[in-house]
Amino acid sequence: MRRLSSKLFRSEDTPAIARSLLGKLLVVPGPAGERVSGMIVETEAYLGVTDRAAHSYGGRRTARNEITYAVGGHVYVFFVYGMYHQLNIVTGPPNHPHVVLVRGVEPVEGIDLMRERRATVAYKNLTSGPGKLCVAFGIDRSFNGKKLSGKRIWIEDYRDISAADIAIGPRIGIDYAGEDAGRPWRFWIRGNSFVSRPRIESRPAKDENISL
DNA sequence: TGTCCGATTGGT
DNA sequence: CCAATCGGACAG
Repeated sequence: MRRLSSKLFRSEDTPAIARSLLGKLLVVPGPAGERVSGMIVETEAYLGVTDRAAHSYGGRRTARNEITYAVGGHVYVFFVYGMYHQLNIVTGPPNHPHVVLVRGVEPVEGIDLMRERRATVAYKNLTSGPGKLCVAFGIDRSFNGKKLSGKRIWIEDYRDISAADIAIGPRIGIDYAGEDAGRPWRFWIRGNSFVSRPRIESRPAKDENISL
């Protein structure tokens, strides 16, 4: 298994990075050093200071989102709703606070441990959402600021996903973002059951300026 | 220090 | 549809 080149995360084209992460393998070793992994099936791009849905909108820079201003390849983990963590990958050059949110993963290795961590939920619910997958992988705020080139968390090549199998649509849970709420910056593998909300139909990317 | 609210989830 | 649950952002 080969880790992704850290170069990939330094691109300024965050939607393209979000799309390219589909089919890649997220690896977070368990307590005994064993492999715990899953194939990324759903991502969202957050485009920094101009994106009303982003934590860095308008140049906001706080203790919480400080790491998003670092060079691409770092991990940004934040806590919401009093109980859930969210896993993000920082992208772009320094002072370019774009990120990719990992919203869905298909379990590959360490499934027994994921089951323990997620208690009694059905297999299909193990990792089909940004909060769920953080529980299954044991991701909390101690991961904030870690590098994907380190030992606690990384991403490997795994499967190639053809363009025909990729769906694109507006992001989830950001209705407060005004015009930016409708931007097609959510990407998922069509038909995969670990996508958090498969019901939302995809639409052509042609109406928006994203490279695919 | 006080208030408001969230890039969600699971149960009604 | 709605409660859970608490840290972060920001106003005062």
